[in-house]
Amino acid sequence: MNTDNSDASAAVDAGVLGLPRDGTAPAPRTANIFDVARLAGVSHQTVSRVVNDIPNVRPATRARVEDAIRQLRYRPSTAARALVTKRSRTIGLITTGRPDYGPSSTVLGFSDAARQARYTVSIASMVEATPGSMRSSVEQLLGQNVEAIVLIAGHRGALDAITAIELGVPLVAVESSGRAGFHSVCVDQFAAARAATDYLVQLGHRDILHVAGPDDSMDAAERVRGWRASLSEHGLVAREPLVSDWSPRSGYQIGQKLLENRQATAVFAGNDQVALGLLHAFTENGVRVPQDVSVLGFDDIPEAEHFTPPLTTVRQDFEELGRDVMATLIEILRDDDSATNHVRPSATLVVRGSTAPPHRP
Amino acid sequence: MNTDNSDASAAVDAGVLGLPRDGTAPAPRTANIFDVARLAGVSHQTVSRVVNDIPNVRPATRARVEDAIRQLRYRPSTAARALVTKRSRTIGLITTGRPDYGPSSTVLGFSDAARQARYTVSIASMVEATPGSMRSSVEQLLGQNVEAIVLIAGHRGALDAITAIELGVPLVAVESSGRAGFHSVCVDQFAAARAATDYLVQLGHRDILHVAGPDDSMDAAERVRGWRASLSEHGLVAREPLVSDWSPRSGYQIGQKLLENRQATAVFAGNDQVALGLLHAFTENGVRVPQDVSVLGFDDIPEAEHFTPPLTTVRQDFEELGRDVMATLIEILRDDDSATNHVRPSATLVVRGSTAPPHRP
DNA sequence: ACCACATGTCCACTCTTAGGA
DNA sequence: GTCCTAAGAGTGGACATGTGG
Repeated sequence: MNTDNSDASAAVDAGVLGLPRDGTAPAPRTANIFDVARLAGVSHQTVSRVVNDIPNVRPATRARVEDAIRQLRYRPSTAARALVTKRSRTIGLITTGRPDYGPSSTVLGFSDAARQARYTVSIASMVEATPGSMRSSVEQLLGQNVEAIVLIAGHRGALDAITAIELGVPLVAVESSGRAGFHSVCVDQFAAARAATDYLVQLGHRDILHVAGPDDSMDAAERVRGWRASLSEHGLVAREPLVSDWSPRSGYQIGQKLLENRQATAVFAGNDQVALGLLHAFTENGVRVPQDVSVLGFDDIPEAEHFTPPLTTVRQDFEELGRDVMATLIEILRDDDSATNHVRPSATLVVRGSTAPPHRP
Repeated sequence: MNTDNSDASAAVDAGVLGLPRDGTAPAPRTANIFDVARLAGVSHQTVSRVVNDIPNVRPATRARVEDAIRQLRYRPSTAARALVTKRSRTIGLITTGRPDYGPSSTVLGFSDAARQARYTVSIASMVEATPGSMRSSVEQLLGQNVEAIVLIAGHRGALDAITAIELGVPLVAVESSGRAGFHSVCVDQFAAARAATDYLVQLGHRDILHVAGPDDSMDAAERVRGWRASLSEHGLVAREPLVSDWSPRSGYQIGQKLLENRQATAVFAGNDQVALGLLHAFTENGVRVPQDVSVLGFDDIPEAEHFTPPLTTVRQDFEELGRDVMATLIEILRDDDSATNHVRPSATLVVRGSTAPPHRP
């Protein structure tokens, strides 16, 4: 043990470091790099080397330093480090809207991946994405010296608001509009919607309605495109899609309207919640699913499997999407490429009991 | 305008501040407090006063400084400020488990309130709360000098893991165990479960089953207590509760088991997802809800209103809970009281179609 | 003594330079 | 060349302590 040694130099350095020489107890502060250096009997530079895994430190010295670190419970100050290196190892995450299953899962996947990459995630959530709230959130994040900003936002308003702001750091948006000027990651909504519609056509349906998401949703627009593409490929006509707000309630209301004028044999709902509302309206009024009408959803929320009847839907792997955002970000931070669009093909159709061949009267 | 004045002093000070005197363009760095001071023709101290809203600054001077701030797009460095003040204005948020509606909404309410209070939120999410992952998350947050840690975790394991760690900062847990030693905020699960059960008894039910959440869930335990309390108050016997994992799937499986041995006239499910699984199992097998059996849920997720039949359930205001966490935190950070338990009474029964008086055969 | 400012020290770290063993 | 010490500049602020009116 070299405790004597360290203690001796500690006594010598006390004055040098500005600690009181008299008998008053020093204020209980957390250890800094100099304290560790003193205890280990090395210079603060060597401690820095050990902490930052820089070579040219003898194993024995390294061990002594690590020991001192443990004894003093030393933890490098991220503030000081960020101040001098200009890198915070922090990423700003902005979410808008209410916490639906999809975005929440994406956040989970992302923040987990960020933690594994030793990045810190700073969140700024808002229900309404006004230009004002977006700007204040961005300001707050930039004030933290975030190295990048991730936006998880389904609607165009949020994207417009943030692209109007000069960020100075890379932006990665989880969105499917295909707009240029920033990095984006998404699941291929178009292909998934087309495949889902193809499936209904294959079952024999010829009149397939679509209940879309809100007008400002980019995913909704892509799903409409996919639905139209499938229909026109098969020579079928697309009736004007009905517009929901993604909620079960609006699905229910639209379902009630559909009952007045029944022609379609299948309804492709923009998401599972809307599908649930449709099921409610239909079963409540004696319209049997799938015998009288097929219903198809989108997302595969955990509840979908237990709807009455269990819902045929399109599954997206949201957590993987979140992890993919982090992977993209690591690449970007390594060498800032020009904007890239990562379109992931990871949606799959899950067939359950809400779809069947149309009943021929 | 005093632009000339400022420009003049800027030219003079350039060398003093270490900027290159020759023709080379200075590296494009973000403005600091000295740049602002130079442009405004004041000392950095005055800028600091303006930024921090400290009095003793003439309105004219203040205006000049604010102008310079705008021109240079100056934003105080949180890192530097944190370094000297030892306060980061950052709160660490730990979530465990998958993103259910409840916790996600609580996070939303919390982070929104934090933003309004000008606090930054740093998240660390994990699916599995092992002692190891909890420790690494805590370490990461403490490394950021968070001023407090908020834990949103339903199960005891997460609470055990974090209480085993010496944090050095206040901990606020969203949990209902009533354990001491830290601050906690929760909705009164016991009272809500008792009231829900009371309602079933009032409808005339005498044999009321309970499908509980997992054993390590503290909310689940409280709900079981409330259910038992109501039954014993009314002189009814409580059969051993069945245990779910909160998922629709386990609700479905338990529902199938219940079909084998039908005695109860009502089932109080631990949450809405489990209730959905029960509904699925029952309707699939021709057991009508609520004619043959009543089903009651907990949480009031947005989907519950559109289940078949619409679910009677207990609504919790999760967002308000999150805001309450932040309010508690502000108090704690002002003057660190001893541990407090805030039990909020904000759950309400929402009666829909899944409950009815028992059918007398 | 008060106002309106300026000056200088310190925070905890990284990185650089110079040099010794 | 390797492993380290010693000393100091620089990072962007806050705070205590000036100073002149």
